[in-house]
Amino acid sequence: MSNILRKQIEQIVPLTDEEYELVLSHFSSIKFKKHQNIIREGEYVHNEYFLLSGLMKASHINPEGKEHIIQFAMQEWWITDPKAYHDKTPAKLQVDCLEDCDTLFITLENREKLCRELRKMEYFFRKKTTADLIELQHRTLCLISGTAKDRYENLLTQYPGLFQRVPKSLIASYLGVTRETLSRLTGA
Amino acid sequence: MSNILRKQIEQIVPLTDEEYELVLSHFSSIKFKKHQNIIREGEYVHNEYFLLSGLMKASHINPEGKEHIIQFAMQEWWITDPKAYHDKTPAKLQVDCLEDCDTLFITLENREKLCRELRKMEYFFRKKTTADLIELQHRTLCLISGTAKDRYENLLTQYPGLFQRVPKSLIASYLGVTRETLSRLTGA
DNA sequence: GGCTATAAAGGACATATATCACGTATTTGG
DNA sequence: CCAAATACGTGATATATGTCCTTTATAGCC
Repeated sequence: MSNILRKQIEQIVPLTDEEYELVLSHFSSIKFKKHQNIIREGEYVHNEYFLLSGLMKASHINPEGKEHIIQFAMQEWWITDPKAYHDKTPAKLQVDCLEDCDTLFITLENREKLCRELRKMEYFFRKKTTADLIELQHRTLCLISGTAKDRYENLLTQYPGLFQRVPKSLIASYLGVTRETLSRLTGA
Repeated sequence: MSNILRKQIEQIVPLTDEEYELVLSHFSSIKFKKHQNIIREGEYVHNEYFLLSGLMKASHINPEGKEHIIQFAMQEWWITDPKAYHDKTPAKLQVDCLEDCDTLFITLENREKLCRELRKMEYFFRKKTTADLIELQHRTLCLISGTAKDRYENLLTQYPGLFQRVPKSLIASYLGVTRETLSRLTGA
């Protein structure tokens, strides 16, 4: 059952069964294994993924080889390299599975086609992107204004489940601090 | 002439004269003076502003009274407290003029009405928001991965004009460092 | 079941950045 | 044009965080 997607869309706009069928016909489904790489730096990005289950991360590896996590995605979340996907440029991010994942994915072409064919979906994507922007702006504010501890507590309240599922080193990478610093924050 | 707005829209979608008239009819215009406050923390936010000229900042004042700048806006840019505007919640940010400003503004109601009446504008706002999200994600990456100097140089290349127009203390606030630290970065 | 890779904690030290203080230039507003 | 406010740089510290290293625990794999 991929009703998770329908549920998310209907939080923004109601759909008839026929409309939802049309939506679904623009997606394909694919499963991935833990540790599997989905998007590789330098390659073109054809799909955006909607997670039915599992956990992924999107990250950037800097020239010194250090990984910085831009985003986690769990059930109901979307993930891709947005710049590469929307602008058709080579990926600067990579996306990997932290657990076995069950996903739906949509190409940019199908996404645009769906928006043209079903206005409700253009509305949905507009609203969803706006909500994403607002949330990312909040994270930006935490990054420029808060101490590492603030950011940790912010993440803790926003995604409490995450801490049981991913190693602390990845949490640290998301917060923009080292593993050791995070370890001292949580202990003290 | 407020053709700046038309030019921005037409970078994404072409408009007929009649369509542009319809767009403009949903906006009003207003001028502000330097130092004038546009959005105050705690109050409701009715408008999003499009700058025809001038310079504004959107910032957050934390409990200790320190200001952190989320966004600058110059000609062709849009500015508001997005969360407060879209969710109709009290503002957590404030917006102020750093120079005399000439603006067009649109209420949320008119924005939604315009999207319903003119599909091209729903398309425009969807694309614009996506582009904003991509850019903010890039800034986020700089914040978690880069040193203060990296962020400074990034801002310098992205908005070279800014440095002649705003005091260094505000640049520092945008970068998430103190005035003194920025001063040492640029000197050394 | 045992081996290996990964995860986590913490000590010792290095570095980046913040804080506080001061002097001087520059801008602003009447 | 003058007085006051603001902007800018810089020194002396304090603090937060990074880096490197060792130890122990845990999880995954053949």
